[in-house]
Amino acid sequence: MKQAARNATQIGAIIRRARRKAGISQTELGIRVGLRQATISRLERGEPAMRLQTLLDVLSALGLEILIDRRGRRSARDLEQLF
Amino acid sequence: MKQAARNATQIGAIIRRARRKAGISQTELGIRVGLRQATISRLERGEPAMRLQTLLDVLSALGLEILIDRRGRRSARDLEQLF
DNA sequence: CTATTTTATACGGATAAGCGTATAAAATGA
DNA sequence: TCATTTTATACGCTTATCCGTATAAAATAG
Repeated sequence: MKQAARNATQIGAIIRRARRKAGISQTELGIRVGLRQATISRLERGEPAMRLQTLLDVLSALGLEILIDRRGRRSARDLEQLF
Repeated sequence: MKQAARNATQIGAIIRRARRKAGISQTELGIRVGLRQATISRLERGEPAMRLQTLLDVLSALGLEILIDRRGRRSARDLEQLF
């Protein structure tokens, strides 16, 4: 399911969900990516003061990728997912 | 059309296309977002050493947003777009 | 309730992102 | 071709991201 994110808070929430789904702790994810647990925490809490590379590394470790699309487009299928 | 990006280079290329489509220069985009032309240049060239906030600001100014999805998923509709 | 794990936060230090300013290089146009 | 616009790059400076280390707070498990 594609999840939209216009700010760091939303990005952080998506990452947290994905990590929990993977059943690993911030510390474990940090080890895999080469970042401190504190940095993972900051990312998930939605700090916009974050390096793009850090975000990309974490997404990669979680098997996620970024899609860029025009704002506010929501496909019929995505709408279904809301219910 | 949703465009996938797993690294800063791909993100930069997407932004460049969107900006050109909007018919504005790096300088003009920079003014709208509150960033220098040099910073826009670095972003479009794919510097991963970039603040997440910078990326989000630029995407917003171009009317774009981020979607996060599992890697390598390509919907039937997206596949059609390739041809 | 208590022990353990997980997450949030702190401090000082190193590196670097973005700034203003400036210019070189490249692309566009007349 | 020549002028103009656009894009890439440079230097010094300020700020802040991430580091290691450490601990407090919160959540989970037993």
